[in-house]
Amino acid sequence: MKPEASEFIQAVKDVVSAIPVGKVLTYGDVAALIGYPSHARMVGHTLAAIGIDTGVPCQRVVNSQGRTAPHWHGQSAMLRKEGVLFRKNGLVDMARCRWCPGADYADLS
DNA sequence: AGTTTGACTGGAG
DNA sequence: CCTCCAGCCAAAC
Repeated sequence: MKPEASEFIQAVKDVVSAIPVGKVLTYGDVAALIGYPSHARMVGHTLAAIGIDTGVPCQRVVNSQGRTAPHWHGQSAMLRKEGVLFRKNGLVDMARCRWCPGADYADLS
């Protein structure tokens, strides 16, 4: 097992697990946050390898269009249940639900 | 080691 | 909203 691979997986899990309920992130965002801005595809592949069974809310990760994963059943239903807003076309409302790390405590005022 | 595929992205048609 | 294309990079074949 490559140590670097597990580090990448761990980083993905760490970031995704930190996403609050009702918020989402794009594959590109996750990739950039962990230091690999051009590895968006690997993030998706890694999430598939991790699986939702590991306790990681991978359903909160969608593509840049706000589109849910093409090979997933009930992801959009899950997100909606968690409070994520959806547009009429079935896409996630990125303008409202895109999570910005560090900016979530802006309501502290 | 070369080719194909994909839970990506962004733009063009 | 749809498909197609070019760029991107890792995994699978």
